[in-house]
Amino acid sequence: MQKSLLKPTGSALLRKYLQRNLNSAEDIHQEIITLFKPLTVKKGTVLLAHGETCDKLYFVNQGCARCFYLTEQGAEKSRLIAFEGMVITSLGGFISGLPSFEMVDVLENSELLTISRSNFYHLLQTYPEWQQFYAKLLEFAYLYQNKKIEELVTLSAGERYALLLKESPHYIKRLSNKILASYLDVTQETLSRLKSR
Amino acid sequence: MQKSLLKPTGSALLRKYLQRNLNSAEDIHQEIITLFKPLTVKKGTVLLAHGETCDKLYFVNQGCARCFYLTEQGAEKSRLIAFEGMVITSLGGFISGLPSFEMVDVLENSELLTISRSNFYHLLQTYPEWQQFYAKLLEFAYLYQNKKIEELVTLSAGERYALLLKESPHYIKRLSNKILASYLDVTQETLSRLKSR
DNA sequence: TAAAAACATTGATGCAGATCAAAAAACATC
DNA sequence: GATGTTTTTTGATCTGCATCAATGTTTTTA
Repeated sequence: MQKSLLKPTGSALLRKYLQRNLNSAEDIHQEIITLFKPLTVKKGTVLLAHGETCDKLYFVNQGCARCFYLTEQGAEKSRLIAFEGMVITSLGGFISGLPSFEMVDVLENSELLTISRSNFYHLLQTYPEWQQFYAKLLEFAYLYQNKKIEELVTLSAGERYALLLKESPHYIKRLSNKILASYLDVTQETLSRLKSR
Repeated sequence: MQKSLLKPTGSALLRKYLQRNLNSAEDIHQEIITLFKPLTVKKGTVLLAHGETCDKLYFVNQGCARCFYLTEQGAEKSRLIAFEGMVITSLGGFISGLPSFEMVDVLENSELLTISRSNFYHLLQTYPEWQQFYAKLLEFAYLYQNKKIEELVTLSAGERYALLLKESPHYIKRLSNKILASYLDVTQETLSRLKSR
């Protein structure tokens, strides 16, 4: 728990995130921050395997992580890719407490801040503001999914790629074609062709 | 406001819904129920037009309603179809308060119970339990969208139809092919062919 | 730094489901 | 209950993207 003292910059991003999203006094922020434990992981680390119960929520301090699942045929489908300053978990599993269909892994060497599900729920009970924070988190997740469905249903593969390039070019710069393809719901081959115009 | 007295059975379903989803005392339920105003509408009524701000949330007491949007080419895409005992609105618009991209209309002659956005937010301020209720509503909406994405991305048109037939046959019994097709994200022609095996 | 593994590119082919079109059926309206 | 309107069915054709296959490139690891 003193680990955060060893890395004084370790929770600066999280602090900013809470200031933006949690309507509470500073000392409560501080208390909450201590519930987030630093975790340094290497690229490729699996944070949540298929069938495990999802008992953590991660804040990405440095690097990136993703939530994904497999189709029957074994193809990967990436649900969400979280960069610095974003929160990630298998939200479905976190909500339900059931064994998770979705997996979480790390796409670059990363520094995360981890809060346990039980501490998260404890905060929910303790601070009404944390309830509000949770509602915001859910609203964001809902709107995000809504947009994704809309894009899947109304845009072609090429249009989805062009939109991502326009709105979030860092996805295209930082991610491998394999990951990017699974995020855009196209095959690697199609993405490769799209990239070369 | 005495309208609910004229229809003593009018809020029985809503009462049951609150008992299941709102962890509060009975008298609070009663108070909340009075904030839901009955509204009888004919098939085809538009409850929320494109570009309007979404200032209502509807509970379906009898009949059914849907949330949908239009593609560039003018095709309808149905986001959610709510039958008896379900809640519907343009959740995106309700959350953001911005002019809504999505529309809401009524698919059968229906009896709804309506709460205004301002009353809803007032309850959020007043009762912590209503915060919890709202979180549950958002969780449900998130899980619903998550499932929908999964189905879009992993199943063929025929598999999606078969799954709906298995899990929710009333959709297929009650809805026209046109609506059903827009819900399953296929054309009417394809749906017609799927139905005839 | 060499061998293996993972990933990316390019070409050829196939197919699910869209689109176009037109007839048939169901529904609504006077 | 006849007539217009919307919905459904059926057929023919087209196409975007997947799939299969093979080669080239980068990354990992020992």
